Amino acid sequence: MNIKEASEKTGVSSAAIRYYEKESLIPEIDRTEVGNRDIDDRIIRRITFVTQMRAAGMSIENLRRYIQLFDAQEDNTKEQKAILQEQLAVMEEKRDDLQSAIDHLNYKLNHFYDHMETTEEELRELERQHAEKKANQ
Amino acid sequence: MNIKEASEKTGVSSAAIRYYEKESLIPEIDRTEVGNRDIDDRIIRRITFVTQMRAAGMSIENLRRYIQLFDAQEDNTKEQKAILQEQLAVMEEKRDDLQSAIDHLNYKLNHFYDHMETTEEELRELERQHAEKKANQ
DNA sequence: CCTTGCCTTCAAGTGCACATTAAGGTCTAT
DNA sequence: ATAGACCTTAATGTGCACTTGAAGGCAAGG
Repeated sequence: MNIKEASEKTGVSSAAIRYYEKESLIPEIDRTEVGNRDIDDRIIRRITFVTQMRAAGMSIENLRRYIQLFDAQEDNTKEQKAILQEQLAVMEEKRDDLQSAIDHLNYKLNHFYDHMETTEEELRELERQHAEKKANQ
Repeated sequence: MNIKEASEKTGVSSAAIRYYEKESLIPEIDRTEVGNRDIDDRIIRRITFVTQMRAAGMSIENLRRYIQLFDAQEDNTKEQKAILQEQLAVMEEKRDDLQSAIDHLNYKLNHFYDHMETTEEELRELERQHAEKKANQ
């Protein structure tokens, strides 16, 4: 598969795929005799992984750091798991923040004020929701 | 309250507060006799709103667009609601994408492979989850 | 009187994550 | 053999969201 097909398959631009390779977010890609990239499903899966982590807000720098750990042959399973768990925590917090903002907007929509300022009433409601969430943990 | 105190209260840098004012994400701030910004709780709430929407991934440009609508005195409640609802949809999609990535990472942690590539098995699992989610809608 | 510490505006700089351009190579079709 | 569509690398440009720097004002303390 050439880079254009890979781009269409993943939704990631050709330039971005080359960039990911250069930044070691994906493994070095095999080349044809004339030097063109020949992309297989293993690379596609790695690109997909990068896309998903990027969408989850992980920076290129952090992504490279722990992909390098994975690609190192030493047994760092523990460390790998720790890193994944760390990222998981970041993502869960992000999701919860997002949920708070969603709740906030829903509240706005249900109690539509003349102005969009966060009112004292809303702040109290947000605090209430926060307390409730904590209680549920 | 001066800008430094406001910065400490909101966690937004002084420069960013000035930037938000310039970009009309928050109202024009009152000044003291010598021209220093005098920030009250109304502004603090607006800054907090901006922070929350920014954290939810809304761009400065889009944020300004609809804050201008709110600040306009005409009755555009319908339009305002439409915009909030649109942003709500964006945020919910983002949250769901994040949840997918979280599920993905959890799956990785539970079926820890030698390599972090997304396996065929995982792809099938992701598809299964996707189908399930669709079915629940 | 001068340093410290806050403030002001305006302009320019920064970091990230690519996108774009330049200059050239290869393959296929007409 | 000439165009068109793909590819390559390397360098440069871009957009966003601020950050930093320059140059200066105001008020308190030593």
